[in-house]
Amino acid sequence: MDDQFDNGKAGNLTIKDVARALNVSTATVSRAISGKGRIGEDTVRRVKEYIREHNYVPNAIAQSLADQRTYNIGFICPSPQEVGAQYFYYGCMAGIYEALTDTPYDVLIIPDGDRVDGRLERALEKRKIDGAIVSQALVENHAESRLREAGVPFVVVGSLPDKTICQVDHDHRAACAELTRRLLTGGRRLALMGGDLSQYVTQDRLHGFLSACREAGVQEREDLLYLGLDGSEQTRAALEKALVAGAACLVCMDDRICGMVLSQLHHRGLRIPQDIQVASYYDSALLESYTPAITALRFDAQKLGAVACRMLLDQMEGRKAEAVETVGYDIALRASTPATE
Amino acid sequence: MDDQFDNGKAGNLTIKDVARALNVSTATVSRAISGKGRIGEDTVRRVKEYIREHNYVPNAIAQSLADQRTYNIGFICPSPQEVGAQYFYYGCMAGIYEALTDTPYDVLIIPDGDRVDGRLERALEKRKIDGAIVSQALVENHAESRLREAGVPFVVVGSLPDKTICQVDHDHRAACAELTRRLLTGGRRLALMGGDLSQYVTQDRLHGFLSACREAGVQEREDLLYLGLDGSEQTRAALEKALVAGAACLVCMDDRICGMVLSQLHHRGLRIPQDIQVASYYDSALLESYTPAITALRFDAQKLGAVACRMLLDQMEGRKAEAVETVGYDIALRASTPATE
DNA sequence: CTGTTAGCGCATTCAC
DNA sequence: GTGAATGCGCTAACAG
Repeated sequence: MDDQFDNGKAGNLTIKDVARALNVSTATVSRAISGKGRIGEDTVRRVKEYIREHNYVPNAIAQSLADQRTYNIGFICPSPQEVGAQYFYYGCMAGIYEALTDTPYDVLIIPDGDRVDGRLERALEKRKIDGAIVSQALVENHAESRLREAGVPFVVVGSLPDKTICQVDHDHRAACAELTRRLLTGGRRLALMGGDLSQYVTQDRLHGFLSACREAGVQEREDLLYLGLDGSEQTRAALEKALVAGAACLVCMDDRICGMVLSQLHHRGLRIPQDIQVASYYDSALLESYTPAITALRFDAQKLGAVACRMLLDQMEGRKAEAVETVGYDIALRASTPATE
Repeated sequence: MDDQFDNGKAGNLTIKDVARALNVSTATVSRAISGKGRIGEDTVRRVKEYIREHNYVPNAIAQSLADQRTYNIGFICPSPQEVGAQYFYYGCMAGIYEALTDTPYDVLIIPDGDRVDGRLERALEKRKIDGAIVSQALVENHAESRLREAGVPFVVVGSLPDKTICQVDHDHRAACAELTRRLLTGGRRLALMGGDLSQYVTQDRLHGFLSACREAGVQEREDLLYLGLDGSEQTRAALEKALVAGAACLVCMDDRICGMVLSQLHHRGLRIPQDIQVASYYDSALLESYTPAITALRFDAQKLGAVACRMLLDQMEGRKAEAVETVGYDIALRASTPATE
């Protein structure tokens, strides 16, 4: 009789069934589970035991309705069609889940880009998320303001000028400056091959590069600075000018640019590092296994995701948290830039 | 007075507010929105107009509770720490979202792997998803049985022996056979460098390879078949034996294996394609931009995701659907395997 | 310490 | 064609 509602399939039990079977009220069961409110130890034991044996699982939707939370956090990422750095975002996700272990939260993917209908807006209106992680710091990004308007806590992976917004990032500026400093030894002439200006990180990298140059007493020259390169034709043209200007080492702002540069160099029959050196401000499997391996800055997407998520959880639970966190980097000096002297 | 509940912030309106303002019942509003049940055209117009102007958005959680659906579908993917093919899964996701356009569904990420606590189980128990897409067909995979037990509709990306399970895949067997056939022209001796045996796809690829060999009257030789290679040491050893056995072309089962093979070849000072040819059963940015570019099979992850998602939607809406779908492939013949004769 | 009673916001029988 | 009542499963305020 007690078991008439226990059909063995998990999830078909309701709190009512449990209450009836135990001859207590649903409120008591609820309290036993949550631990909130005063309740007898013995009752708790009985309830918990029954629950375990009959594997009752509280219905998440009903819980959500009652306490107005979904236990979902949104992962706002660029629409995958529009991007090349899949491993970065996937790595971020890995970090998020690492931080979410033993937590009741799940992750809802929210693509945000031009080709996407207002996914974020919809998720916000329908309150499908309790918090969010924005995985890309764009100069033109409305995600942050939308989230702020909606009153949904969030943290950004990347650096924003507005330091009141919760954010995690590597110190790209310092990292790029440091790598640049090393490349500069021996008075080597550097050319910078730059990428997408719609991302803040590009500006940080540029600043890092320039500060190292200034520090070394190297003057900026227009014919050694190429920004906003888009597509292989622009890259080819920039490369040509850089060579004419006598560049001895090509510094690429990210692995995509670097890939294009490498293919152009090969096309021209230039050997690395004998004829020209190459380095990148962003590593990837491609650069690592290229022959010769390309010197690059190594960042840890997973770490970034994990830290961001922890910050978000702190924020959501009302704990105090730092607004800005920084995660370390590594410089991988490889065959494309042999040490001088 | 009518507007006393409209505070301008989206989402704070309930169906009750709308009903009161319009002097109708909540049931009427509900019907006007859903279109279900009989209702006057004029009423519908009035309600819709009010809703639009005051941007009322039905609360998703309450809807879920009432009709027992979450409007979330689960994307079950390998734990990102454990995998190298991020672009594949990210591409899948892109396809899924493509198929989800103008649909009320969102995607919940569910990592499934050794290091992951039972995310899938939890999501199932708590009924956080209405359906699922399993993005990896493993030999040892319990996701399918869990989903089946839970009665949650799902489709698998990949090929499973059990053809009653809804699945989408490329015809890896035919693709590998076709590429192999081409490589075999001129009586070239092939060695197969194989990967992870825990995935069904590896077996399909093997069958494709073998059938092409048989067709060409080439006998299988143990010293030309290397399966389950794990790590660079095993790869090195296999490569050595293959060279001794006189292999003229190394056929790699996926891009990861291929990457290791390439690096070993470089290490040995062997030139491609002059000294030895190389091809891969799975393409990647790495192989495409390698110098020389590596011949490989091209598959379309996004397409796969989109088709899988459409199949899932059909299933969830009770529409009839094929149990097994196949998506086309391309053969990219590149510099690593110049045409013979 | 525990039971009763209301909601949470919406969908859906039923009557009218 | 529309309204009132009821339920989805759970939590929380209020009694006892």
